Amino acid sequence: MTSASIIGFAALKEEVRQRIASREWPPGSLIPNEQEIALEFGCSRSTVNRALRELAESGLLERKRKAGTRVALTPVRKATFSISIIRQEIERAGEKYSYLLIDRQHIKPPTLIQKLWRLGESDKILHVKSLHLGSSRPFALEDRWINTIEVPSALDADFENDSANEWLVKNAPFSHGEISFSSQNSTASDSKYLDVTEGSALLLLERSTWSNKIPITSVRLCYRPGYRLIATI
Amino acid sequence: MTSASIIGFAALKEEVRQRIASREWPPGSLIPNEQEIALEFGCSRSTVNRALRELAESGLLERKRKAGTRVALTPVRKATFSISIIRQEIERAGEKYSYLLIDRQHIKPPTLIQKLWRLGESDKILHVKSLHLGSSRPFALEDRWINTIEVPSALDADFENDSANEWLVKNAPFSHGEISFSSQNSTASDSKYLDVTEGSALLLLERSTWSNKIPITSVRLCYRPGYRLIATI
DNA sequence: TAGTGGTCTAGACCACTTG
DNA sequence: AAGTGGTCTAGACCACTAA
Repeated sequence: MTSASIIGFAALKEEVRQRIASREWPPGSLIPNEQEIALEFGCSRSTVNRALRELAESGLLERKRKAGTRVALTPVRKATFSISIIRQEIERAGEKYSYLLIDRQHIKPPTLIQKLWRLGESDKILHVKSLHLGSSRPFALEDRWINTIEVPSALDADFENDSANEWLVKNAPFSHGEISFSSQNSTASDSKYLDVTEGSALLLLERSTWSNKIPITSVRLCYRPGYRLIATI
Repeated sequence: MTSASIIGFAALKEEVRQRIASREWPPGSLIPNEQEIALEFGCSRSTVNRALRELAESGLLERKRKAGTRVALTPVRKATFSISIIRQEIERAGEKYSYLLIDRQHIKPPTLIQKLWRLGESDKILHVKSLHLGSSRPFALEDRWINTIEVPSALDADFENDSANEWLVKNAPFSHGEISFSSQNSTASDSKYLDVTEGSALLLLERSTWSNKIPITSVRLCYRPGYRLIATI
């Protein structure tokens, strides 16, 4: 056993990752229990627990009480990526952010949203359409519904200068959300705003967010061709 | 102060999320320190630490020693999604998985990969092209390079029955990776295999993985139109 | 029923950062 | 210099589950 005597949970995670990568602990195998690992590395069980727990959360290990800890046989790995305000994303890329409000209406939503959000049949909510630009080039087209039944103060915002994206982040923090990625050929309307050929492949991001189970907003973002979203494993 | 007296780290996380959502702790504000929260909820500082640490990891809080813990002003939220073997993904959707090997060659890679992986100029590696199908309908087109300098045993696999995807998961576990999403119009070749109109918008997923800083494989997956990848916040 | 991980505690020391 | 979070420890009890 090669084992450092002084070790923290982070170093231990790295060591476990290496043992798995080197196949010293091959996929599907049972690894020593927390107590034994703690003994080997001269640290406490809490430290081992944190290291193994985090590796399990990322999908590399599978843990069961009594059965012990196994290297995942067919790992369902988890990848994470950051969602920031679009302005920040553009500015981080070193470009100048600008923003254009295309449309803002207080109207009845499509049936899908009406049912999903359990709105009354005559309830009107806010629909906002806008364009985000980086160095004056179209970056992403935003189409958003805001649940003004739950966030009535959004009706007071005109979204002329600050995007709905930004307003919501600051005024209606959400607790949970769901994002879906897909792709779609650019429609005539998309093409006009994004300044691309009709039919271009666009990356489509649809996001719904809730605050304590109350729906807040649902947004559809069409990114300009060439945009890449990066995630790490 | 409304506070439960018996509480675990998970309940505490939920409580903090609610206080943020309800704007009792608005964006940018300083929240009480760990000791104070522990006192309020009648638990130990360790428990508070775990709750707040995890919320900070997910981007909702910002923590600094001495400065304390703040509700993120412009939260850079983190979303996570699972990456499983394509076979599993198809089977979970209740479809029958099948697989077609299109091409397998031991050749010199493109310059980009040669440099990125620091290969010799005459090094040959493995290139595998294949199609994943769900209930006999094309699901995703896979184009993969495998670093056989580091994983020579891949040369012994013929990938006729088991996909390279699956073989690698079981034989060359990776420790880190990067994924990028983009979209692309279907080429003539893509269209042939995926059975779609040329020019259709395809979701493109490119993934590179490493095992202890050693590049293992780089894959480009083109999903059939209509495919959605879901992530949660 | 016994073994394993999951959580919690009380306390400690340290690292970092702001004033 | 002092206050805060970051980590670690030794120990405890509990929850789950395979045998």
